[in-house]
Amino acid sequence: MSDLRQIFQGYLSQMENASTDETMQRQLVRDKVFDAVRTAIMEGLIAPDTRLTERELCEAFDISRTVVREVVRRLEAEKLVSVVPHSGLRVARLTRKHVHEIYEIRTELEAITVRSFLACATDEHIAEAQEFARKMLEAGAKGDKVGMAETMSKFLRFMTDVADNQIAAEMLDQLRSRVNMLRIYAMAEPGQLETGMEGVRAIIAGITARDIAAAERATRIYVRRSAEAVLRHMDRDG
Amino acid sequence: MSDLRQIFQGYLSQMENASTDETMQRQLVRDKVFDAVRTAIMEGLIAPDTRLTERELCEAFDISRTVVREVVRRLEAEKLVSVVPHSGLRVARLTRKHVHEIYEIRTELEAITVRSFLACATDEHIAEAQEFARKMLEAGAKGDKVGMAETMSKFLRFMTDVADNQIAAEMLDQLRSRVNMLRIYAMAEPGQLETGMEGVRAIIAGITARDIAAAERATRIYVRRSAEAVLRHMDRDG
DNA sequence: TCAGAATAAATTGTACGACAATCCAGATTG
DNA sequence: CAATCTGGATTGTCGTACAATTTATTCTGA
Repeated sequence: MSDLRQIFQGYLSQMENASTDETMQRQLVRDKVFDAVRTAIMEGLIAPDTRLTERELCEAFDISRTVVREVVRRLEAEKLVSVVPHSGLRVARLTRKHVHEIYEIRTELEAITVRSFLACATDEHIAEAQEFARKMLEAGAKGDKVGMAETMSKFLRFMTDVADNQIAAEMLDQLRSRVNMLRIYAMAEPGQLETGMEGVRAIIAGITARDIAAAERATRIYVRRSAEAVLRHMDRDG
Repeated sequence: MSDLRQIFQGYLSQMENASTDETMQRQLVRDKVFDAVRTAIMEGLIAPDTRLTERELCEAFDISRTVVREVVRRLEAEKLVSVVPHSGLRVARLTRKHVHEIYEIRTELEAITVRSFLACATDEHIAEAQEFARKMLEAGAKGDKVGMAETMSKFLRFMTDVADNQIAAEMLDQLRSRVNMLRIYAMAEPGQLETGMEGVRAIIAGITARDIAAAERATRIYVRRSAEAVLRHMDRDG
């Protein structure tokens, strides 16, 4: 019963602003709406299992059913919602098993990425990576979990950008968007901050030395540790 | 200008028949159409870069634009077609780089799958796997490349089914559907038959011994070899 | 003749309304 | 109280319409 309109409209205007530069090829309504809904789901503003009706979405965005249905198909394809024929859609809820599987795959994809990253990276890229690491450790030292997680996200994205592996990037994007809302749980787990900082140090050490095997190993460990934290939380608090 | 109707209608009736059993919950039009188009693309009946218009699809299936657009969104999300705003869709063409990336990721996912498979497999499953291998080698001995590739596909699917890793299965499905049409090239490469048979022997040996590391290694090698065959072909014939 | 501009045709993007099929919840009945 | 029935809500599909944009065609001028 919450006013979806309010939730979504924020993201909408956000996107509008972002496209005010010269590159702005008028974005299609369906893309804007999709982004808004996805972001809302990713950030946990719409809880898992929340039922959405086409009418609600039409009204929230002031758009026609035509577009809503296109958006829903895309949300469905990206597994952000689950759809039951003739019944409607609800925001996807991840089971423990799903989370485990996703992180297992993410582990391999992040490993591929860091490998490709090192293969592509110029010295400037390495320096930039070090800068990311510095920021993360700085945030960690201050106990700023959110800041650290935020920077880590940016760092991972930076690596996928440099790595130049489009398919892996796409798949990681999809996987990350599905588990994104769980990040806050991982951060909240006791000891996760220290573990995370240690992981960052190991990864950046491998990158600095351009030691692919080491960087890959460290990345695997880092992602696996995050997964463990999330799963630990799920086991406890459902 | 070719009659899409003819191409698609075959798949459509095929699906209809398949759902004539008691489980048949009347399949939605959008799902049937999606399957038909996807299969046609996968089997290479519609060549890469072929332009499709909404009107053509409407007429080919006797359906409304509403449904066509939903189908297109899904095809787009699964990267089977590429869409340019206001211009339309065309069947996706894979670049050499894309193929390389896809196989790199597939390698890891198949490895995960065989790992999970061995973790889940009962002795009956192992026996069934051996039966698959026997068929493959038999086909290989007769020089029946198509039969061998066909059985291999079934075998891989069998493993994903048993492995009980839904997410990996979904992603593999997507990746396989994107590169499926290249299989015929891989098969045609000289020496690929022998290489394939050797790979099958190695994989099944690992599985029989329930040696996860060995099976994983063999699987990685097998997928990588397939990739090499495909890429070799692309380098030569574009 | 041909490059480039102006125009026409085709196609996509979006909205709206309609109705059958299906699901769901509350009322009814035994 | 359980099973059934019924009415309302929701989805699935269709058709039309029209603005925005791209693509094809024609026209123009050198």
